[in-house]
Amino acid sequence: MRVLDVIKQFKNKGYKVTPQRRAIINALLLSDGPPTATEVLEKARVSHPGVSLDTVYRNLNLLVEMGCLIQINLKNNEKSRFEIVKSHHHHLVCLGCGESVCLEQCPLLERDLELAKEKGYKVMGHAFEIYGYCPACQKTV
Amino acid sequence: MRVLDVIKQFKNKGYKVTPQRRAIINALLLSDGPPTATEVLEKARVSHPGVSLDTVYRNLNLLVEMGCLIQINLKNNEKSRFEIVKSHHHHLVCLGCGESVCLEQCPLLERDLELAKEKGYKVMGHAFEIYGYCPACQKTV
DNA sequence: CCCCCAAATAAGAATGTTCCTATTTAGAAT
DNA sequence: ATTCTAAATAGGAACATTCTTATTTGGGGG
Repeated sequence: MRVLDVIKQFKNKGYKVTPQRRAIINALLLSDGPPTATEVLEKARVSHPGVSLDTVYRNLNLLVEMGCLIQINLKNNEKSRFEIVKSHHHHLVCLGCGESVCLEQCPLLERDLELAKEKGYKVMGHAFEIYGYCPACQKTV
Repeated sequence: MRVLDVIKQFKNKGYKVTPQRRAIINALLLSDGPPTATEVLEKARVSHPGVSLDTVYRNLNLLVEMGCLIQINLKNNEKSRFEIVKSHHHHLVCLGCGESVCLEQCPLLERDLELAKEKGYKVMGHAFEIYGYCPACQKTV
């Protein structure tokens, strides 16, 4: 995944290409692990100092909607983390330190999508997380 | 499910039985749909005026952990809703109005639990939601 | 019945995220 | 190039939820 690939997706979908967006995409690609929104903000401000946190959140959400990012929901008011999509998947999340392990398979059932259709719902996405404690955090208790 | 059933569970697990807890359980049982935390607060204050919002959240989380409640995570900073457990299940949630439809089957895969075990994780729970727009909210757009 | 203390609570501060509004701007049309 | 407009932004307010700390209390043991 390159910056230009994401830019291309923005153009295809009719979204504008702003310097803030370039900076945010760059920041995401430069991170090692899945960063939090504030980590993205910091990295984005290197190339575009004025970016606001709101803009970061707005665009992270947009990228999730576009299918370019996976959002990892932690618990206890901890910051979510965002991972560039290679293939669609979900996470096993540590309640202690927030680290995550990728799960192999998306558990979304065909039956549920049919049910949604029957009920007249227009499905936009889904979320799935398994919560627990990693070996290190179990010792800390 | 009666108030006394939940009270019994509190005692079994070594938790204290406080008037606030009685009021909260009452409030949950008196609601028609799955209420939000503030709706629980309002109803609980009828029987115990002094209850604080923090106490409501603390006990709702405890009840989820105990397996007595299902938490329905909405998006966009909307309040979560809490449903008394009859049997374990998940929800199809409307992004517009927050209404939810119960899904028939929990999609948690045995394979994922094995993976968690291999990685040394102690699994505490999981979350699954499908997001979309209900028929009414599709028209509003 | 009274003491004791871990557990529970109230109140408000703090945190993560979204919303509101006035201002700016990308990119299409001229 | 210039103008125009819907989309995007910055900044701060608002919101849901959790955390911190000092105080209270349920319920077990003397």
